[in-house]
Amino acid sequence: MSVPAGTVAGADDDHRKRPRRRGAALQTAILDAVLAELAEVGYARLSVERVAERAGASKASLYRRWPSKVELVMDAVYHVLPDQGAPPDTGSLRGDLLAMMRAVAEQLAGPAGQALGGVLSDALGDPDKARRVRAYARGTSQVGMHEIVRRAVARGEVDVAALSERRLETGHALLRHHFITRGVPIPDQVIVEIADEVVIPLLRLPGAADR
Amino acid sequence: MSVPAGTVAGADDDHRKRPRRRGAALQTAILDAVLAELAEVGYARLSVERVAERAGASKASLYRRWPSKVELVMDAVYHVLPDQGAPPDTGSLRGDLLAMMRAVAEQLAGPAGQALGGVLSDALGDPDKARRVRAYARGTSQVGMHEIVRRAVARGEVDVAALSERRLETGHALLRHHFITRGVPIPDQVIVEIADEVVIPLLRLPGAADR
DNA sequence: GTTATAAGAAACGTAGCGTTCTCTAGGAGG
DNA sequence: CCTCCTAGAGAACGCTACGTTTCTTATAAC
Repeated sequence: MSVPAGTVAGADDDHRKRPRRRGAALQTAILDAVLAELAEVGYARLSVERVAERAGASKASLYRRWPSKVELVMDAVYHVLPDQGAPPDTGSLRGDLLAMMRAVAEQLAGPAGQALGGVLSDALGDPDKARRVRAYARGTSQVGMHEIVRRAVARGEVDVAALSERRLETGHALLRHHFITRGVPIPDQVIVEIADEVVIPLLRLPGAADR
Repeated sequence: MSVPAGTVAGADDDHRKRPRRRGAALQTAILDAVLAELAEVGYARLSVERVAERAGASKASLYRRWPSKVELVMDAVYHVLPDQGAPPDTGSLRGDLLAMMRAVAEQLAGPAGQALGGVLSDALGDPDKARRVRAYARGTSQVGMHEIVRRAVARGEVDVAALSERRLETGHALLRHHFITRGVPIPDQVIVEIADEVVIPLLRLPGAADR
């Protein structure tokens, strides 16, 4: 009796036949399982039990690391997002802005977007968690834009006096607004409009203190 | 043995001692209970069972009207928000804008804000529900702003050519952005900054098609 | 080899879900 | 007044998932 090649491969993939993973390897497997479940069923229908099954881990192993679903998902999502380092320098304000906003749109189309509402909602009941979610949401807005305008100022494209926190927030705010009101994917045309009709003209205005 | 006045009042409030409510009266009681629970425990921790208890109704009565928690909460929240009618006419673009944004900030500080993330998250799994949530979120942005700029154009404060959907969305987007990144209440100074530094200058720019 | 402990599996008690069933209050109509 | 219909209240059900505990043992370190 010949054994099909597929069956052999399947047996190899059965985690119960393989050694136990420990530490970082297990953590990675769990976080990967979270992302896969998030993509398949969304945040609301994601369950810790299903994640554990999918990761071939015991629930106790998950609860040893994360006290609740929201924290598990936060770690998985924040772990997979790119570092909030400097956006690419394209040589122009417009180029930098478009690159950054396209990256943000891509994030909203992925696990971060999937989890956005649910994480916010689940985190609201606890001040520490809410603080963490908000700080993260703020961070992704601020760091990129601050670097982009720093460069634009250095290039002489923008006057420092035109800058204000409200103005710097506008690009991210409009992307998230589109996400909430129309879902994903965010069309590139919308991104271009946000840059060309809103953010760039704003940053080219006279000082924010003038009206 | 004297019975405290509070106890007597409590007995009167015991719904099991009062006639059954029917139809609209029951519906109102249920929706009121939702709003109270939302305010006390937020969306994530709100349960249909607790709402039913609080309303002095049976779960079956709730499920006869609403198939799930998200729809129950959507109805309660949308029911209590003001009609999306015309914002007050203050005589100036700035006045109208500030009035509208203050109203939106107030909404975000109430049940609508409490439910925002959770409803979005729960609705994402079902295309019809997602559509409804998104349409509502869009509606609250569009109607007010369209009326405000129509008046501003009529007053000669704004040139039609300056208008674009992206620009009209900016106020609402920034308020929601503040909600997500810093919570509520939204300080009035922030509202004023959004109007004076962002929305009004944007609407006073040359045509959106120009860059 | 020994030791310590993290990992996997199973089981537990609980809460809430969504549903069903029974009884009856309440309204409509005659 | 009566009759009829059904919505409403309360209770119970089976199920899922939660968060926790217990037991066994694989695994790493020494």
